[in-house]
Amino acid sequence: MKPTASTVRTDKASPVTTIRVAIVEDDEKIRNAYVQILEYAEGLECVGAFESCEAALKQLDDLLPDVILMDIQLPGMSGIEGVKQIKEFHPSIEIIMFTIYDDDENIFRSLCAGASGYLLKSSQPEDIIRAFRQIRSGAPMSASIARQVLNLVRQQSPISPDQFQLTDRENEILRCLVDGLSDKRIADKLFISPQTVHSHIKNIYEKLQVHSKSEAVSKALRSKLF
Amino acid sequence: MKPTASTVRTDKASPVTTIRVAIVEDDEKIRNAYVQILEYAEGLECVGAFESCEAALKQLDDLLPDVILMDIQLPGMSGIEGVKQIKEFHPSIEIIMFTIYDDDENIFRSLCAGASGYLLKSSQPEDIIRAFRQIRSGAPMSASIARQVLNLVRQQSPISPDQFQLTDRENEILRCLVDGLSDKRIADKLFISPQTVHSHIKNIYEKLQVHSKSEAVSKALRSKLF
DNA sequence: AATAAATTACCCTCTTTAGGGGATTGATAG
DNA sequence: CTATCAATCCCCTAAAGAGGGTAATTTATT
Repeated sequence: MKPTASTVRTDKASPVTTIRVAIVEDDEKIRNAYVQILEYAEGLECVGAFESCEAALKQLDDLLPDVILMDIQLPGMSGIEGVKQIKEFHPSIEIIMFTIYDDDENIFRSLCAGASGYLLKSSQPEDIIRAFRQIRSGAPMSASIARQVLNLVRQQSPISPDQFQLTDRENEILRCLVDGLSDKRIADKLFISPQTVHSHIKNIYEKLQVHSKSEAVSKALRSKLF
Repeated sequence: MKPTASTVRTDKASPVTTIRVAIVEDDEKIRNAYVQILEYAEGLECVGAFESCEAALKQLDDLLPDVILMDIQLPGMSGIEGVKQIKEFHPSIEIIMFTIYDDDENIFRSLCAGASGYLLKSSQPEDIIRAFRQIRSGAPMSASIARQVLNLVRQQSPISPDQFQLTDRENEILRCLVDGLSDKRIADKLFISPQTVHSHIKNIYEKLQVHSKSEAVSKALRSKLF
């Protein structure tokens, strides 16, 4: 992938074409306020403002927005469910969540659903405008959110391959266990006797502090050994 | 967590205290160039520039930088290993990777090691300066990197709880298997007979297309059922 | 009311596994 | 040189598991 402009500044980029924006937000005051902001922002055009995902979905084919600013807490379909639906039928539309929720759960589910940005409602108007201009190249999000996204990534694998001090052979056999092989099949695969396999497994059990294959497999996978 | 200013703009924030920055970069020209840039940037102070992690580690106790700009490809210890070491002994020091590598592997390993920012060397000088000012509240990264981080998060769990069409009871029992319980223990836990447990397990095997507990556990965990 | 699906339970047999010994070889480290 | 450790193999037994049935409930669903 070729790096393009950085996140940190894209605001100076003069848009060749106008970015078509839609808003889904149930609070009329907030909705109207942001319609105003968008209208006055150079290079942005507000092509629609809806109080629910259901209402928005009906008109997306006509409006063809480039980006949608999406609340999470909505009457009827939630914003996260809305993202899924919109992305399913209009995968090229970018979506920025716009919400008061800054918990891991909402962030994670939103991003998995297909959102590419995540702004808190406490954001400054200029941040929001900047986010629209950044969305094609980056993933604009509020600072505290970006931090939490980092943590989500880190959770994924604090890999520590040797926390159980397994020998190479034991690791090899544990891998076979994870593949669901029986002692006999492991023996055949590694050209050793089934008794030897059993010996190794006994040692693995001791090191992992487990007493069955399924426990060993579970511990191995949950410890992200494989 | 209380949301603070957004990533998208923190550059206007006038620093109350000067941010102490150190650089680890083996190319002398690049290193000196960025020392110059830092010296001229308001609110930033370059307190050290090193050509290797080893050299930097020796002096961190004296220099006490707030942020380190870290190359990945370095002679001796790699930048990623360097992050681990620095974070271990100085967890409060923030680290921004600064590299030509924009592949998933390097990004992922850097962030897991403890880096909080990730800039490509193609970044503009002002982006880099902005990144230092953002690092406390956010996670500054080049636009293309931010996009890839999103994908890393998304990979984590495209959960599909019912891809195997397990019944509630079967799911419950599969969960027990993943916890490493024997038929008998499952029976006790669910107040049913061991034979019933066995019946359910047989059905689970058919649905998951497996023939042993360890295979079932493996398939369940790898399919992110739990 | 009839059907289907889910849950429960039992029968059987044969294989596999868990856990307890002990023993040999080869390499590595003090 | 010897102690340690990894890897190999073997013995044993009791327990657990796999796979094949069948079948009575209950709970939707049609």
